[in-house]
Amino acid sequence: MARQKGIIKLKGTIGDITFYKTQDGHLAREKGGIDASRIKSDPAFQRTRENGSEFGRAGKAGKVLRTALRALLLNSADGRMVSRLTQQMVKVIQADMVSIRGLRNVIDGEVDLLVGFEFNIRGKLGTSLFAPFVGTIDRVTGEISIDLASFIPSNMIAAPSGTTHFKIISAGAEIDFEAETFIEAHSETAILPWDATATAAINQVNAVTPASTKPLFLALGVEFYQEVNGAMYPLKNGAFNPLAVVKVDGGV
DNA sequence: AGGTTGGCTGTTATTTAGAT
DNA sequence: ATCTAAATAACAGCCAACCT
Repeated sequence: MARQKGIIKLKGTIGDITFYKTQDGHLAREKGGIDASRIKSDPAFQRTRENGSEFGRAGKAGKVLRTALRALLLNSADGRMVSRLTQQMVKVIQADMVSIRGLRNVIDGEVDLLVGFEFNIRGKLGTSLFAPFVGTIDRVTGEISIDLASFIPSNMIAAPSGTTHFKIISAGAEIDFEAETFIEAHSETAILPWDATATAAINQVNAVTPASTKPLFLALGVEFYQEVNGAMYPLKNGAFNPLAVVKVDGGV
């Protein structure tokens, strides 16, 4: 077995040589592997396949949610949001205490775990919008709404440099994870000046199907704008626009 | 290509137990 | 004391879906 004597410690693989650390020091050797077709058929890989099945389900669930919120997500997502959402969806699925291994799913899982999910790591709602808001999900009427009392923008919104204006946006979504379909509605304020002038009270009602039995989601976000010579531009193409899941009703 | 999960085998080297 | 077989340890590869 090859042993590294040099000062360069490596972990990982370069070409066909893998480097790793053991209690005996840093070692190097050829990489190993396993045949793909075996994982698909060998009974020994049953656990692995169950895992893959649930992981795949998480990926799909994340996609439906993202697609539903696409209108808002366009300007408020960072490059690794998909990975983070998949990660969280896996947790949701793993919280399913009903289904057997490999068949655990979002419906029987803990959709509430998505509350607080930030779609944009560069601009989190939790550290941007300090004005108190109240989210309401009324399953009977199908109204998914957000309320903000009047507030002073420059005090209650931490905006990235260059910001002159902003919008408050929200969305309500009713998602059928099994059919991979959804119903969505979203709202936005006018472009408001980011200054010391108190806003009007904001009330946004996003209507989905009344008396639905599906999981319902409420997302809230802020879009930042910069005014240049009278024209409004999305600030840095929305790089810092926060958007987060603020309320979830898991379904009946 | 990488990031997101957990599970399992193949490969390899080293450590330990057993045998001569 | 020395050789051999088995146990141990560690990581790569691989699967699943999806996006940038």
